[in-house]
Amino acid sequence: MPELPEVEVISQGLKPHLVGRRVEAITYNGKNLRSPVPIDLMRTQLTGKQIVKVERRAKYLLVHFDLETVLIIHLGMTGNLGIFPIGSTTARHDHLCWRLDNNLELRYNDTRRFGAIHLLQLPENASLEETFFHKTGPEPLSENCSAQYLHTKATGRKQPIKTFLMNTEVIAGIGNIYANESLFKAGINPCRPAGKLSRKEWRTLLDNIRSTLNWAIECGGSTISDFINASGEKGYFQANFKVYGKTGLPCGNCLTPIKKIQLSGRASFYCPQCQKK
DNA sequence: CAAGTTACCTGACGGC
DNA sequence: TGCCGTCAGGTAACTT
Repeated sequence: MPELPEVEVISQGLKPHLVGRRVEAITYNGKNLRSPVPIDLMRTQLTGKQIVKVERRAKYLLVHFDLETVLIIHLGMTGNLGIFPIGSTTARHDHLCWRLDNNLELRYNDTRRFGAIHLLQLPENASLEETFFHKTGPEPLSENCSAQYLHTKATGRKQPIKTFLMNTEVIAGIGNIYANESLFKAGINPCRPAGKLSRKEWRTLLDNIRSTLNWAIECGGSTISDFINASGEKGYFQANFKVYGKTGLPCGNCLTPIKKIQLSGRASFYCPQCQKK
């Protein structure tokens, strides 16, 4: 579920429910996530504190409190966040719950528990970018991620372009679905060595990454259920997949069957005709 | 150093 | 019906 567009949609959906609220209590079922859940720290540092800002960076959701305190949530493969009335029925795999001062609570659900929760207390004069995100590449939708930057970064790399696009240290937030879909739109073969793309091809690829991500955000990403208001409507971008999961089906452009291969251990889909180069 | 593999975890699905 | 292998939107720690 959660690549950049899904986290963006979740962030936008949560914002009106969270900003300005105070956390009253936190519950945790004790199950391990990918890294230890800082439950004691959260209870001492967040209880009674007000949420001042909610935003997304890469595939992370950032919940800012006053006093330089930031709750950082990563959804892994199956994580989800939702707003529910206090006391309403909980779901299987609800692991954490932050009770708010408006009779609602934020719940973290994660079947496979590949997600992670961090609590960061920024030292003065330090930014999130300099600390938690110091190894994280630029946002594909931001201006500091240019075709020039990517072209330079890829110099000498023999790694397949698709794997390169999924490297968070190079560019942040592109997962398996959007790497596949963006390469199809750009007409570039996922196996091409990253260092062999021309400046012009990088320009085309970046344009297509951006249009794919923006389109997915407009579509509401993939399905996100259980929000209590209209902002939680299900996403429908999966209806627009051109290659992801389409093995053997005819390409929408040329009818050639979509091929599935493994690249760096990840399923990769492409049209052998439209993505020859 | 770059690039590939494994581990983390649950559940859905297909074959037998 | 059930058992088993395979696969799944991510990432970090390994190995090669």
